[in-house]
Amino acid sequence: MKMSGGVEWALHCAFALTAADHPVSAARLAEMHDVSASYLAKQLQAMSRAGLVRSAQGHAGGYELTRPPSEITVLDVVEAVDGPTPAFLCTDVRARGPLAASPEACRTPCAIHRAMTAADEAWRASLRSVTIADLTAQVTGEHGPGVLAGVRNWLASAT
Amino acid sequence: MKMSGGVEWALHCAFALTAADHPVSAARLAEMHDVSASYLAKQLQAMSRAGLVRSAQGHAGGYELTRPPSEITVLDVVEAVDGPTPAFLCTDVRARGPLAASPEACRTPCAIHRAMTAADEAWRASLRSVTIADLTAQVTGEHGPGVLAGVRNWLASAT
DNA sequence: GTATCCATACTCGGATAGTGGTTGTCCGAGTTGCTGGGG
DNA sequence: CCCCAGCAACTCGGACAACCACTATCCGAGTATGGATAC
Repeated sequence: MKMSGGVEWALHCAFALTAADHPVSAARLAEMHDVSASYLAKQLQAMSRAGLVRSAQGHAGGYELTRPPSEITVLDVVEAVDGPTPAFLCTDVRARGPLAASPEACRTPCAIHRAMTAADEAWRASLRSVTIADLTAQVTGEHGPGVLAGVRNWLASAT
Repeated sequence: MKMSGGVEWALHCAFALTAADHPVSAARLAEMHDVSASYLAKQLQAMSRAGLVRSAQGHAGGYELTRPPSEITVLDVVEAVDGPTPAFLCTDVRARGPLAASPEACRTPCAIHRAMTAADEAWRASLRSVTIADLTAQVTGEHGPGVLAGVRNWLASAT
């Protein structure tokens, strides 16, 4: 089980967009993080489709957050990029084979399915409890407000 | 993000081995669940490597649990089959690009890494809180003790 | 009748191909800002 | 001096290959069982 590596990039971009007050192009974000611009664009498109960021075309276009960072959770970003499908897919093994359970007994999810779903929900709840604003607060608290200002200045400066 | 489908098979096998009091061959378990015998063998080998089941060769060989079901958690099975590696891999994006953080500032994990690790730990804790014995108890409570007896009888009967 | 030996059949275990999904890339459609000219 | 049209450059968005992990399979190594045989 491996999560898409683009999730990390998307989260870093969300953090950067918190600092910026202008729309920032995908190429700029890619240069800042030293990652593939083409592939990062794909993640940003996914976030745009999910409604987390707004895209603007044209000369001074780019991406910007649609909501305050305090209203965007880490789970929002993860689900936007990695998809909302749970990692575990129950194939109803109990309904197959010579000992197949009766269809009416399979009305409710099996015990295994419930355990996996509960774990998945715990994972999601943990990610839902952290917002992008929380991340920036942690960074500021540990490394000072200079980091945020540095990002803002770099994004505002020309190439 | 998608978990290996073999995890579900392995959990069903663990449940079946709880009912059986003899070693059960991989082919038998595959026939019972109507799944590929060759591929199920791979999952059982992984469980054997993890020490969850003991394998016996020869005419009346097969697999059997090494511990009481109450001492085997769902997490044990998941980690045995799917690997113990966390789904999220931090590639230290903050240490790259023109705004790279200083190496000594990267001594501690970044905020994103921490959030993902916390969620992963919540997921693991949820899976760790459920044992195979809990699963059998749930099945017995919902569908009666006949299910377990049926599995035992079928596994004891000849082909 | 009993112990021993052997052939047999059954088991696991790891090495070997096929396939779907993630990763990475590219080019076209659309929009904005700027520049030059005209009134 | 102000307004407008045209241009050019920059942006996003989706369509197109390459690589890797999961899926599925096969055959060889090893061992307990059962029967036949000798004592």
